[in-house]
Amino acid sequence: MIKCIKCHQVDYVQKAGIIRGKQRYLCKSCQYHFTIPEPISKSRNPHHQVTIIDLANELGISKSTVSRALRGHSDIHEGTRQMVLDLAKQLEYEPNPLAHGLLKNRTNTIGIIVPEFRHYFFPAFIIGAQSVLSKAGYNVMICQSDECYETEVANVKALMSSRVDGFLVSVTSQTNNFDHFKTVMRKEIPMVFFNRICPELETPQVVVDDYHGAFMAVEHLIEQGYKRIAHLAGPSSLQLSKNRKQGYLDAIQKHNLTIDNELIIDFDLTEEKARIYANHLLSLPNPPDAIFAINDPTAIEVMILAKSKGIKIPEELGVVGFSNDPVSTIIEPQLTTISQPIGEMGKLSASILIKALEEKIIRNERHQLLTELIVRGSSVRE
Amino acid sequence: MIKCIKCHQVDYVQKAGIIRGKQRYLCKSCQYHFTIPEPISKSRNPHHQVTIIDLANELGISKSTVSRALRGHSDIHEGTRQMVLDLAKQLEYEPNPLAHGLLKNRTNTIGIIVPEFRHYFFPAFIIGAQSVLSKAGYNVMICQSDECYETEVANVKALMSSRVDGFLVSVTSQTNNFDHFKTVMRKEIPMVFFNRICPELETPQVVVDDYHGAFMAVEHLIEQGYKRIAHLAGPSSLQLSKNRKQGYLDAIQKHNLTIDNELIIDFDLTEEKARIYANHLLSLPNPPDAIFAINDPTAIEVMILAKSKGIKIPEELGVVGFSNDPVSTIIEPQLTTISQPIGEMGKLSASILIKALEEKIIRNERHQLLTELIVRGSSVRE
DNA sequence: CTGTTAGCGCTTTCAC
DNA sequence: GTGAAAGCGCTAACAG
Repeated sequence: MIKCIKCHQVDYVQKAGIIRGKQRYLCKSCQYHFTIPEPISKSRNPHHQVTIIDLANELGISKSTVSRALRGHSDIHEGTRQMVLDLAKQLEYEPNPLAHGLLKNRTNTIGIIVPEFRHYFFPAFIIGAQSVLSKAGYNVMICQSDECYETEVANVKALMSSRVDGFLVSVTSQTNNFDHFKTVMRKEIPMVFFNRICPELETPQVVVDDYHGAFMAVEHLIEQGYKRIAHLAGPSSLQLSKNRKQGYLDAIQKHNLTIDNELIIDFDLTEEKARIYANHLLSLPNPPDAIFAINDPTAIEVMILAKSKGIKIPEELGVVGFSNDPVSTIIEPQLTTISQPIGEMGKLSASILIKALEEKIIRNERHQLLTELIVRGSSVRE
Repeated sequence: MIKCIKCHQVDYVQKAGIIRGKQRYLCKSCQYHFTIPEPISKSRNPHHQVTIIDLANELGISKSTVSRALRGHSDIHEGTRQMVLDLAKQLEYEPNPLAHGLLKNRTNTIGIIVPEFRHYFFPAFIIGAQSVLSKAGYNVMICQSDECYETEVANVKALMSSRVDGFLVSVTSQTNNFDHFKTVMRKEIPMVFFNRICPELETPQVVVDDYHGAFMAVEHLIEQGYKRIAHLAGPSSLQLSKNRKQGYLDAIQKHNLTIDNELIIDFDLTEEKARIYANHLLSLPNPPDAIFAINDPTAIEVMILAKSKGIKIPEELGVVGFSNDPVSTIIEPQLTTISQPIGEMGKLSASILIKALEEKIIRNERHQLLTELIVRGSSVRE
């Protein structure tokens, strides 16, 4: 009763075991093994996703034709195309990205590695990046390195084994070794570094003018009459720390104040250390009358600590942060800070990555966006 | 010169076009089309990821044996296994998750849909969930609905077409129609709702005892001597809003205070509306002497507004929030709030989802975690 | 214990 | 304009 689906003969077909739950047949005439294709209307398995084969069977055409119709290929009969498109809509056909990805060796997924996303900066960046990426049809996988080098290495490995098409990365404050990123580059998978970049890697970079931002911040403090300005700086492994520190140093020198190395402290950007070193500075025999902190969370720690010690802000201590985190308007007095266009950084980084992905050419452009001084109560006396 | 890789004859092989950049051959004897398998050492294409076929060719064994060795299958010769494992490590073999996913119809990816991740709650939840998920080998895709119903529907669609294996969802404040989630349930893809659940859907839920938390908060205000307590409530579409409001109402009634509907305002949880309604409450001819806000961001808005109007906290206005957002310790006075075990919620939700995925049985358990009253300066007079 | 083969869903020659 | 068939990398059923 069974007809061979290849040679269409009836008398030579015999059962040949079960495969994937379906009866398998062997045509003794043409030696062809096959199973009976099931019409889509009959398969009531809720897990069964409609495939182009279902559409093809239903319409009695080949899957290649269905594929062509769906992909908007040119040489296909207009009627056929409509027929396929209609049925696809009716059966809620969704192309299987895994099959497509396997064939094209792409996942349409971008990996993002950030040190954390508890604070304002990285979530805001991710929101910006995601808006551009999802518009371009990319999915996003986010990993946190928790400021831990080993975790960062593990994140790269995990995202590589998920076969992401590209990376957006901001490194940990500990990252001194870049071998894990070099592996990625060797496989020619595009990476865009933002905020915390790898100066020694030849990749596109998206940063702000950290030097100038810091310079403005410190100059502002000097103009307000502060004379002994400390700097809670980031680790020297980060380019951003170096740039901001240089801005700090140059502003001090420009205004003929003396640089006191006792007032410059590098730390690992954890809140715990921020607290410890803020305390150290404020307990100095000759304490600073202002502190420029590398970022807003640090500045907030400074303010909380100063308040707990009864030090008046801004009268006895001026404070300036960096990033314009929304908390800076919640604390009292409000925090003077350097704003950076975070959402823009995200969007720009994403666009650069997409371009690299599409053109298959990676240019090592360095993009530097502008910062702005936002003066609030924490640094203005009277 | 070319030997047929099927029948191993030499004299019948002829060229038969180019396929995927490789010379294709046809054996006229056995009618077999083939290309010459390339030894891995020769393919210096950096994009070429090592496959089990490369390993098999290199070792002169079949790819099934390689697969078995890699997967730790039992019936395989120990020497063979070692040989494969060694080569795999040496060549940095990474299994292709797309191929595996295509075969098993799984992506090992979980979709998370949250209203936003600017504030503390959702990032903290995601961190908890991700820690459990990645330990179990799952990747995570995060979507923000931005409190917008249409975006939420689009997110579900996008994640479905990415073929995620399961969902963790907290709905928008606008979501009244659940058809998009019903589609997911029809395909039997497990979903776990947390925080903002869908009461009408039969899925596992992870929440806190919102009722009791709110009750504690309001009772605390009453004990502090506040008598005219307002409630900035969430939209009634959210179960959580209803529960917290009921806790508020019951606490008021238990202590024989009068319920004034003028003091109960539902809003959509945006900061903008929070500000507007807080202003409305504080401008009332007979204003409240305390406000219980549905969450900390709202309470913060209340405090900022009250301060700008010169209303003293806690003397003239007591404020209590919900969630124990870190900002609640930054604002002055510090905000009394109800803490919830957010990281735990994330971990628990993830575990439930994983269990559903592995056992293929979805139990509609409802998990309720405990809240705790954290008394700070915003509600304690003197 | 190992090899052969089919098939997951899709695109892309090649052939007509 | 359409179909047949190969192949992306992997697993599993079957046959030795």
